[in-house]
Amino acid sequence: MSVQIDALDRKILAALQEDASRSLDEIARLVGSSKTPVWTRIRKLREAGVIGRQTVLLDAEALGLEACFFVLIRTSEHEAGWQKKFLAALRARPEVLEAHRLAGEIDYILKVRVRNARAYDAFYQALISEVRIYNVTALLSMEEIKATTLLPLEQVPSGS
Amino acid sequence: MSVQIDALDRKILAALQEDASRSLDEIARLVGSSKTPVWTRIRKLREAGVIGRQTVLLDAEALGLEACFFVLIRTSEHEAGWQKKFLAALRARPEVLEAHRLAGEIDYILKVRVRNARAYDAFYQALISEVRIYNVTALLSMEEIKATTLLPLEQVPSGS
DNA sequence: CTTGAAAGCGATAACAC
DNA sequence: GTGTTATCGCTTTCAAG
Repeated sequence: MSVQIDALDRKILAALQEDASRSLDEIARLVGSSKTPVWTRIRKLREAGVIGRQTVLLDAEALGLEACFFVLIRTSEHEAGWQKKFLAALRARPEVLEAHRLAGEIDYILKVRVRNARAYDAFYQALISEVRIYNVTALLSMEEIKATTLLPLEQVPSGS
Repeated sequence: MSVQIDALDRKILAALQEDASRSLDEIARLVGSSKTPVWTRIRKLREAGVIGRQTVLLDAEALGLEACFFVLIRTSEHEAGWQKKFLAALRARPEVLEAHRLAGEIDYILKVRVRNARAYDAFYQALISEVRIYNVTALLSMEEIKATTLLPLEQVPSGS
């Protein structure tokens, strides 16, 4: 089960995910509280794992990682050994930014960031040489309309 | 292309995206330099937009946002007016974490985070009542195998 | 590039409400 | 539990060697 999150926690989380460089004082002011209680709550949320990694979002395009693919994968193999190997391969490859196991006829979806189409092909060839895959469809992104890490906290149920 | 990124910049970016709460001193030590040059470079990278938002990653499951859908969208409409309205609708909805316009027969892909299947349906109904959509396939994630915001900086070209 | 220094902040404790 | 105040040492930021 989750953790008890009340309205104040939610405000703190919202302030933090919007800008994690804010000082304790600023967050306290924003949420209408003061330093100590805010600090205690942040510590608890961190310990509970609700607050995870603190990071900086980089501009992939500016860094020359100009191609983004969504990869739909079907497999005929469903034994534990194959799956374990497949997951390990995905986790080991840094160009795989997301990987999900799906319900339905498509088994997996990946999001892959690379320099260009050639780099994607190199990734693809390497992957299929490591594990057997039945069917792959690559969807090339033409335009990133939206990309956010901000969770919709308004929709989070309040802990009793 | 945008900015000159050298090996030192890349190390700094790697250190920062891995843990943005690190102090300047620590980063300087990690990358084998000292405070001021590191600080100057970070400032420039920020101004150039290479370094963007500083944030904290929250655990969606722990917050009760337990369902994640990838939504494949086909449309028959391609005029500017329709597209503008569609993009505005996506940007306005906080449960849409990602949206891409694609090449190929599928026109758009969305990543949507909600509490449960019912909340997804509410989102879906609201969306199709706002803009006309030809065909929608929702892929439900059963397991998040990997989800990272860390870009593969090893693969970033130097200079240029 | 390095030193250094002023201002600010994080992390906690003591105490009152 | 929350708010106030005060503390110490570290950090950011920037000027000048």
